[in-house]
Amino acid sequence: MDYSSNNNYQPQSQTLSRRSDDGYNWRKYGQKQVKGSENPRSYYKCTFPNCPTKKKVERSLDGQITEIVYKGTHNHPKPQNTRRNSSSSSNSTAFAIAPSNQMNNSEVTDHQSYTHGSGQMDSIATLENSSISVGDDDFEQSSQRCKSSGDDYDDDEPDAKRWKIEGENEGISGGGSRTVREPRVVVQTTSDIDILDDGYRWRKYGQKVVKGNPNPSLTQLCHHLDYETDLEDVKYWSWHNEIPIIVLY
DNA sequence: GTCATTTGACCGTCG
DNA sequence: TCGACGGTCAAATGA
Ligand SMILES: [Zn+2]
Repeated sequence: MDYSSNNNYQPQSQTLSRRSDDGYNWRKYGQKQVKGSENPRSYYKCTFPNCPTKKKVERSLDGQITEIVYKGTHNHPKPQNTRRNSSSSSNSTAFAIAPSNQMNNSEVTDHQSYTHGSGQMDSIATLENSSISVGDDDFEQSSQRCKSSGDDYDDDEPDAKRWKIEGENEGISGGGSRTVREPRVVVQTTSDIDILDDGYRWRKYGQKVVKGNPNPSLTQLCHHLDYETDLEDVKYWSWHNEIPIIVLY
């Protein structure tokens, strides 16, 4: 018996105009149900060849997105609106990220050493695509902490296994000689201009401490952050209808 | 054929 | 050492 005649697939997507399609192509690679919230959490990864960007989306039973957390940034422009035709001949190729510290060649837009927290790291040469990443600035708003996790780790690895804070660089091999860290592969584009969820570019042009309640939005953000998430991982965020869009490093 | 989604298994970290 | 938890993998499945 085939059940194929049962074509009552209800359009549960309800076309909420909730364009979760933010212009990029995401592939879902997992779904779990975290203990904290009742809603299942979906894991997506950007389908672009070398793009390490991932995102977590929690949506309630109604399909409402309750939380979305980005990790990393895209190192490529948004794909055209047209479906990616494979014969993209005239398109600039994705400039594979050189795993070594090999600079691109000339005029590296020197991202000068970017320090968040207090860890100064060697000049992150982001051989970034020319589309995004020009100039950089410090988002000092993330220099605070919600909870006290008194330690600063100064490694920002692109696709390290640290998606929240899993184990800092603690020496797993308890030999004493810590393994020499690989010379940073890349990127994390700590640029001042980035493309956020909707594909818009946001550029920071100022920062100010509100008198009385210092940084109220920060307080709200901390309220949304889970206990595991440290503010130091938050690159920036924005609010979309009570929902924080969080971008991590 | 390609490509995205589903979903249980698997793995690392932490207590 | 074990289990809970969160993140990822990958085979199966569907479009
Ligand atoms: Zn991407």
